[in-house]
Amino acid sequence: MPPKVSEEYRQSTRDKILEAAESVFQRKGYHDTSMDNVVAESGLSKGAIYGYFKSKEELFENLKNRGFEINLDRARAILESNESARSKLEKVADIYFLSQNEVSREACRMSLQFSAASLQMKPVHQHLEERYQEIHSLLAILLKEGVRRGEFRKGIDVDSIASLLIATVDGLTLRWATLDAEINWRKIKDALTDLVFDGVSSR
Amino acid sequence: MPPKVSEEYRQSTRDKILEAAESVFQRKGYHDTSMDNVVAESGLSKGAIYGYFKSKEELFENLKNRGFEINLDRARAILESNESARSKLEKVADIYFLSQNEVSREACRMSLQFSAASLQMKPVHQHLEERYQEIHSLLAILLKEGVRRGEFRKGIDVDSIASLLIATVDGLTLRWATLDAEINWRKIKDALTDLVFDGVSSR
Amino acid sequence: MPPKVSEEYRQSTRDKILEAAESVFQRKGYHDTSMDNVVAESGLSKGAIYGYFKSKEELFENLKNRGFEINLDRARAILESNESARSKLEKVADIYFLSQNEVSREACRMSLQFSAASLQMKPVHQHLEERYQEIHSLLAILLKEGVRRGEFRKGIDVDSIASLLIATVDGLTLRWATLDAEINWRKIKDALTDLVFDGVSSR
Amino acid sequence: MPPKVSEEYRQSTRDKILEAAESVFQRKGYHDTSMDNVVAESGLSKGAIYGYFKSKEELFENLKNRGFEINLDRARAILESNESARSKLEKVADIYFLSQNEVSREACRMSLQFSAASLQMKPVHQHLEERYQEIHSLLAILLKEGVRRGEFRKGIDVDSIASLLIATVDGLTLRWATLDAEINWRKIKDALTDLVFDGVSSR
DNA sequence: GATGAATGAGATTTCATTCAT
DNA sequence: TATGAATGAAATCTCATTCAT
Repeated sequence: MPPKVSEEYRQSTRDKILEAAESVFQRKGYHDTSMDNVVAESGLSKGAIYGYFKSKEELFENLKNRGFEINLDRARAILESNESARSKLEKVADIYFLSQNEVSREACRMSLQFSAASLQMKPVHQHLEERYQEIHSLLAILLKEGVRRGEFRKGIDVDSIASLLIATVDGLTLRWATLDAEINWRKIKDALTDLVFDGVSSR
Repeated sequence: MPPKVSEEYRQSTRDKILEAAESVFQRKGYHDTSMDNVVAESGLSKGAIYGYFKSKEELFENLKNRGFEINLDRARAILESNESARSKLEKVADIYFLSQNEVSREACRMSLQFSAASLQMKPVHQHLEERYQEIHSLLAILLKEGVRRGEFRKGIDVDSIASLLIATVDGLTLRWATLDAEINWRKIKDALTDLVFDGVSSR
Repeated sequence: MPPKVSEEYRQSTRDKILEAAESVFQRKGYHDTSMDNVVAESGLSKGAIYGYFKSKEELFENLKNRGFEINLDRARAILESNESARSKLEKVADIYFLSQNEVSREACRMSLQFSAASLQMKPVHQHLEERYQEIHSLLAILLKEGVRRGEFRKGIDVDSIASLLIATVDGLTLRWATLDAEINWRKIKDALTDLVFDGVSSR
Repeated sequence: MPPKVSEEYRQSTRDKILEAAESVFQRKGYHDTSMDNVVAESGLSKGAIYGYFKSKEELFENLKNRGFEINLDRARAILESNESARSKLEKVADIYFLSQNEVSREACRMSLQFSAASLQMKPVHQHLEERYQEIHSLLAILLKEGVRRGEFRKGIDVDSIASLLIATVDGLTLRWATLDAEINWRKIKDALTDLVFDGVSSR
């Protein structure tokens, strides 16, 4: 007879561990973080943590990639709305750049951790791959719609542009994670939409 | 077997170590590579390697970031040439995307290693920072020149666009390093130049 | 097997390690003793030992210098007693030479280890220095008292004699530690007191 | 046909190595000195050094114990002279304390190195043992002579006193080697002779 | 002989994981 | 179930010694 409250309690302990882990992994990186660090940060015991996650790797895999993780549900909602393709694209950009907690450097560091880890950790790799495909197809649909509606030029390479847009965001994440400079997200978003819609060429 | 021409010989041994190290670091990542791995790959002894590099970290720092490391000298030469800004920008893009060994996945993995390591290793961080600044200023100069000549629109945010272009390339590197897909560099380069010059909007 | 009374248990494990360490350090010396030796002697694991002492050096520093370590408390008690200076001095000598475990060769070896190590290890050096000062001042007080009471000659150089007495004991320790001969501590103590009180000269 | 000058040359090279070795061993201790250190200090090559001494240990064993190493020849000469026992004893003490280069701290450090090493290195042990016996018998002879002549008291324990005198000098060496204080050798020698001849007791 | 690059056994230390209590 | 002491494989690095040139 498993206790009633147990489930709820387990969930909250699990969350506590994940939060602690995320915090140290961000600060010190996956490899330079020891389970003792996680223990210290969480305030729990070693045995407790191993009761929830059977290895350091599994603990890591269960962290959320909050880096530039777009809220896909919101993005899909926008896609299905009744606006111009341009407006939709801008709104999706808004979600990326400005929503959530305004993109913390720590979250971006976590993204970088995931990318680096993905080379050795299958499940992380797969998660990244799936994420990528979803966002790519979403953007491709949006771009195609714009072309069909006559908002966007006929000649554009929709798939490549989707790839490029994702790459740009990933690159900004990387920069924000690793380098010293501050990023003015609003300004960079404006520059990006301006560039994407109209290019640099004078007519 | 110490040879007559000491200096030359040492350099070649040093290079052998660096090559071996690069190869394993790319394959397994910095942390999952042990010095024994480097020893095995290089065919030398542990002592020999420590005779050239006083720690695993120092060995790593001495590897070249060949990822998307633009050949800055060639880029500067283009900048000083007598062509249109558009043509110059395209040529710089060519250097990035198509030159060298056509951008190997391994080289991109190394770039990712450097980015991840930069969070904990000062000298790597600094190297990245410097690289970034150089490329950024180079691109900014090129864009400004285009605006002055009337080739590019007056309203563009030169600094932000330079940042975005770098981010795009970094993001492609990251994707190439981590994910499964192949990248058609020529196609993606064409899509990028098309996008950058003319945007997606129909007139 | 962590027990209920954690503190007590930890202390006993700690002591077990210290005993094992002392035993091998005495036998083989600090440098010729490897942590594996300590591991083997203690019956514990490597990790366990490092859980108690964070380095070989720290482990060494925590060993007690039982060599000729006078029991200062007992010596002070004697100093405050109500006897002749001569009697006090003899009793202090008794503590040195005859008390404790009758001065084991091993303990003297440990003393030598400490002296040798003190050249490179600050904390050991400092411990030695402090010990020396305490004993020196104790002896100087005793000698001065003897002079004041008229038991000892007025002309004696109290500080130098204190230094000489300590040196004699240290030298005996050294000899006992390094050379083959047995030492008859009672005989040597008698000779020392005889010498110190009356000198060799015939009247 | 071995070259003529060779022998002389070999000797001077050998001396250069020994000097260099002594210098670093004094500074850093036997164990913390690497052969590379000796190489650097001597200005010779590794191969050269191994050409003269077949191991680090052998090199060490060939160093001279200049610590408090009495000049036995001079001591013996004094013994055979035609003076009072007291005068002879004082002169022997002079040799110990005041001759040579006034007893350098470095030489005493070397003595300590030898004592510590003697626990593990047979030849060093044996050398120390022999030295000890020689000095001991020399002092015993001197003391006995004093007794026979009526200069010294009949009841004294000659052997023990010889041991004590050596111990005192060894202890001073140890102290000078390890601790911070300066030693006024003349003063300490005066105190020692005063103590030894007349003791502390007032009549 | 002289050189110093190379060797490789062995030292110290770390840390993910287990398991007796 | 929770604890945290204990484990021990594996990592990094050192350094006395050798030996091809």
